Amino acid sequence: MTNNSIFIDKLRSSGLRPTKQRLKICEVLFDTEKTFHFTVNDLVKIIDEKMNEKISLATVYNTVHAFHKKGYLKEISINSDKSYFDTNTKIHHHFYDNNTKELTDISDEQVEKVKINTSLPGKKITSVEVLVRVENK
Amino acid sequence: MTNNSIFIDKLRSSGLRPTKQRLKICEVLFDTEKTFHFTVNDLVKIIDEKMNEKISLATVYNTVHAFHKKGYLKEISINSDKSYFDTNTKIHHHFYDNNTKELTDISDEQVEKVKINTSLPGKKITSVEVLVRVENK
DNA sequence: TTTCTTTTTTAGAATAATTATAAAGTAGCT
DNA sequence: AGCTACTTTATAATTATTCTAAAAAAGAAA
Repeated sequence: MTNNSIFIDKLRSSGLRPTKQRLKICEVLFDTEKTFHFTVNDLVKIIDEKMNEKISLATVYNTVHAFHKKGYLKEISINSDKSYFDTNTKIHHHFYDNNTKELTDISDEQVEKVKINTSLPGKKITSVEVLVRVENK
Repeated sequence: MTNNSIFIDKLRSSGLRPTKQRLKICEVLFDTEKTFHFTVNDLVKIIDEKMNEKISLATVYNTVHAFHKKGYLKEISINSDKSYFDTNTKIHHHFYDNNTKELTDISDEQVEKVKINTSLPGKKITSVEVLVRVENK
């Protein structure tokens, strides 16, 4: 089957009970080499159509938020009408295609380190991320 | 009074009729030296409380969208629960304070020009913007 | 295993931001 | 003034998300 035992450990170690639903969602999100972007709606569709499973909408929201809180997912703000999540939780940069509305990762080598010349008293920088918007020539 | 004639010209020249409501909103948004960030809700509140005017919610949305479309406003995506707009329409960078939830502009001098080493066939880059997240030390 | 406690799931209601609708009002002609 | 197209408006509709409270499942202990 799948490497569920890894997910079970992962969940347990972060204080989340490894329920059927959470494991199924782990499979969808983390059982692949590739990272990807999704909305809650996308996720529900995948579970429904590809996995032929029925997990209630509230549970999917709960789980996504729990995973986000534990650092297994990252939230991305591009459109303000929906929340996008990313299974790549490292600090990284994005392309956003204004025509296709597609969001893709930019590898670190493609962006030169961004230098910020400023100091905010009492504050520390937690991330510096670049959004490159592109459109058809 | 105010320099409404400037706004009237501005509106006319972009094919928008200079209505009472649009002029009032221009006053709020553009009658100041400073640029600023706001949500539609903020704007409604300002109109209501500071200007003692009543403009219907739908009109405020319409107007903000019209101004956005004409390039007088820029949309910013930070939180996905609300749309933020910025009267500073130039390409620029932002600080976002995770603690106070405040969004502030970073002046160009504070960020070194970001270089992107990539080419997307058939696409052109329309903007490169940096979001710097900070939090309490 | 049975029992108990706590966490989770769930369907459905509630909320919040935004968009759509369609009727009444206004602007800019002529 | 009268006509026509554009705007405003109140309200309904829609969409994403959160809340709620009851039922189900998990983990631990006897």
